[in-house]
Amino acid sequence: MSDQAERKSYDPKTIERKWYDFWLEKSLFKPEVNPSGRPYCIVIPPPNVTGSLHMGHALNATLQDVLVRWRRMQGARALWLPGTDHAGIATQNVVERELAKEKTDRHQLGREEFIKRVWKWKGEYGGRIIHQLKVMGASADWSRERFTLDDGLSEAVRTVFVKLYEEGLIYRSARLINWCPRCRTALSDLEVEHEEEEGILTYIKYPLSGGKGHVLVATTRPETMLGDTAVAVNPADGRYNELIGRKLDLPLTCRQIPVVADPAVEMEFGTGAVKVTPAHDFNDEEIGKRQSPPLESVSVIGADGKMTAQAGPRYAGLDRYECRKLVVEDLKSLGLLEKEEKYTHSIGHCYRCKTVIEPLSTPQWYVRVEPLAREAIEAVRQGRVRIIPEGWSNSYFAWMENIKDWCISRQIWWGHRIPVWYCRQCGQVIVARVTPQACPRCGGAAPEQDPDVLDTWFSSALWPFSTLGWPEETPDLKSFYPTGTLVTAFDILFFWVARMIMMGLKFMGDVPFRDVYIHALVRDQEGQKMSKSKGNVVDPLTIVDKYGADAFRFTLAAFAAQGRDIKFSEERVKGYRHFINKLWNASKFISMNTQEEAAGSIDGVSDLPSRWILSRLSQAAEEINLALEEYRFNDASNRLYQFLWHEFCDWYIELAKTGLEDAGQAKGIRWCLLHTLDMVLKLLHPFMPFVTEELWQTIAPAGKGQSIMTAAYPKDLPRFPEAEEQMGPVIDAISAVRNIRGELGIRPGAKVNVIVNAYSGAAADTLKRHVPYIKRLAGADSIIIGTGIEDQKPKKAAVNVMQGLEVYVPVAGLLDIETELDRLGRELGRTGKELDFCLRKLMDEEFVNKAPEAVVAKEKAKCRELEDKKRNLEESINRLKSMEVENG
RNA sequence: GGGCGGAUAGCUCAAUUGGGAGAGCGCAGCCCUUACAAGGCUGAGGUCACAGGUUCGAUCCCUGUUCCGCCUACCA
Repeated sequence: MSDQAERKSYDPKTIERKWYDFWLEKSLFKPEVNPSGRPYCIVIPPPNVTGSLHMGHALNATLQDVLVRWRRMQGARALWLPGTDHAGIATQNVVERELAKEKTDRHQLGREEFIKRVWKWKGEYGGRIIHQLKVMGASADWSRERFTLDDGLSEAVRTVFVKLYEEGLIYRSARLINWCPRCRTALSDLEVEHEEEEGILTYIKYPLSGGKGHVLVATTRPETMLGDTAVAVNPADGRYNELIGRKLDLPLTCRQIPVVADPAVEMEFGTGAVKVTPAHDFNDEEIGKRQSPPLESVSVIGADGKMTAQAGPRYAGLDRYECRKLVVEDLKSLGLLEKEEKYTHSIGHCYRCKTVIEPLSTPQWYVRVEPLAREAIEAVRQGRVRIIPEGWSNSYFAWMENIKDWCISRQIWWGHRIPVWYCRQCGQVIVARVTPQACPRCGGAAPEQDPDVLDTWFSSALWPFSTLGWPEETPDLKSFYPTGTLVTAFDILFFWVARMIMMGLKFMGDVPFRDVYIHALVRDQEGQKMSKSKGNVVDPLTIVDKYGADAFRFTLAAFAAQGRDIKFSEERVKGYRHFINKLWNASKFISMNTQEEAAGSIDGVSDLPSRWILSRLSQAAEEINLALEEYRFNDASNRLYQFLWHEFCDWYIELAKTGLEDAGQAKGIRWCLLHTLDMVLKLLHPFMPFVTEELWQTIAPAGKGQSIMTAAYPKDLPRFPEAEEQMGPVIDAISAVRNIRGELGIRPGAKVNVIVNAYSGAAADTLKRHVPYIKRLAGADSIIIGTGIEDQKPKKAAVNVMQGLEVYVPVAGLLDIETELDRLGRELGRTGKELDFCLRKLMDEEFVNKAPEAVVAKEKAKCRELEDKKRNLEESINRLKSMEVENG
């Protein structure tokens, strides 16, 4: 029928590219394939243009694709909206590094040329991650791809900035901010990573002016002492009471500084006296402000991380760390160094380049987020946005309730330029969406634009509506906002998710998405975070290359249990590739056996196994749909695995081989094989799009549409409870014989005779009607079936007791009595133990009185069963023993 | 310092509202049975981290302890 039949096994490379191109060509990723469906939208968390696909992206993209393919198949007008983020600092860094190689820098190039250069870079390399997402099978609508610096999105940014400014929610202020001396820009609080590091606590003597004695202070940053403007003590601290108001000689300078009181000083820490450097420490800035008059601020470290002129001629121009050494040496030689202690404390680093942050005082733009946060908290409280797993809402609330103003200006060139201009003549500040040609106040020409750009996250915060066309009232915006699900990792919950909720509520009047699904972080096999520096990074594309995108995707989905990190293991991918191979071969078998038999319907199905598998399929489909509904990706994939392999392949296909020999049933069975495969492929498709398309195209009944992508996702399939019930004894009988064979080591080729004593007439009837199946699957020659036929138990027989039946296998000649006695003995031991436990429970009056009736009844039934089983086993053992004696 | 999560088979992990724990891989035995050795059949393997408490009954609920992650915080 197809070339598939000739291919021995599944080879992803030959099919993946082909089908992706096919989907693109047919425009199947567009929501318009279901024009009348209910809208469902996912906006991608835009990866950095500089980025290349890592495990986190792979997981993130897989889950989004599973959702969007599933919804699309359900008939939704599903849109997965892709795009990238201009990643201001990161991208600028990349291009600056290139320039450095060319022995030049951005300042020599000039702003305009530099920006051109970055665009050029973006054009050449920026699309890499998009390409990689395609390799993963992402069914995003690329015709709608967006970039945060697109015209439309820039328009959104300006609109938002101006509106917030006009409402007083954006303001400019000069105060301490986190400064990265390497990136030469301000950072928001979130962009600072704190890490515990071992440092040194240096104790320095500050002599009292014009008198004897000194105050001892401790610091981890001795170089900042050059900018000290006070020493603070707790007003309640008896040791220092008298000193408050006195002056100290600040060593290494010719300045005098006062001793001041501030309640924030911990008496227990260090010496209880703290040096105060308002220009370089957030706490100290606060202390300085609380004094009246406020303390002076002396900046001794510059934007480049080097000491300024104010540090004094000896230190000016030195790097802050060189200066630290020199200051310590100088203090030592002056005898003002008391001691140095090892000290572990947490230090802030730039999240982009890991350089130690320096708090510096510079004018920056801020968003006053508290009013925005209030509504965003409400939205989650009321469930208008659901965070899944729910546990993360606690973190969300904690952060939002203590939120601080957001520093949004960055001193770099690559990004959205702040829409603020300053008149060179009158100093008027102009905040506008459109570049002003003249000063509206004095008419002065060409006001100068603020040199800074906005934090990249400022534009990302608008992503769910700016990508849909806002501020234009586009049809997309109308249909797809609010979007359905946001899929992301927790590490950008604050950076991005919270801010989108705030901005969405503010500018769209509604939440940006209904559900936020927070997935795990992908770690290495030892549970370590993957990082380049640790060298434990697993490249997703290498995995795709080795095992195929389908196996990789399925692995990620199967790993994606809620609330737990993923320890990635290549072994698992291998396992799931075997799974796909199983599917491949099952399909091959079915196509070989069904030929042109596409026609037919469920009405032609009369045999029990077919009705059974259809019912099982129905149940699996329901569970899979429910799991996806609740974002339990691992449950959905495990269920698929279980059904396809252990129910469909292990049982149904094996049973069908016998069924097909019966001409009266063959047609129905062929239909059922094809139909079930068709359904399984559809159920699997969101997880493994490529191989399912390949198989569906070659095997599924013709004329059912152009692609599995747009086929209906299985749902509400018929159930046959009686078929499931009747299959029980058949499966049990086969298993019972197999168990005996396996345990006694009867060779697979050797046929056995089987006697089945069923406990009910119905079971016996069913079994009688399925003798050929049992013969084949159990490797039996002859079968005797009946009820109450214990007396037919042969002398030399192996016995197996199941729930509704018992099985005897005469093994004269085959049987080693010792082996069988051993097996029965072990079985008896297990049964006895279980029975004891059960009986003890039932003898406990309190249990019988207090436990629910159903539980007690269940326990009683179990007891009876176990008693039967035990008696049976004992009989068998006794008989074998007597035989042993006879023989012996 | 505060908060969150985890500890279950040799390994990686499940268990939807408390009634004696499952899967995959690995392991052992037997098989090239004509879709599949990337396979089939069978089997072994667990004091559900530790100690208390609630309950007729606890892997599950409560308290405490230990060990590991992570988030967060202005102790110089």
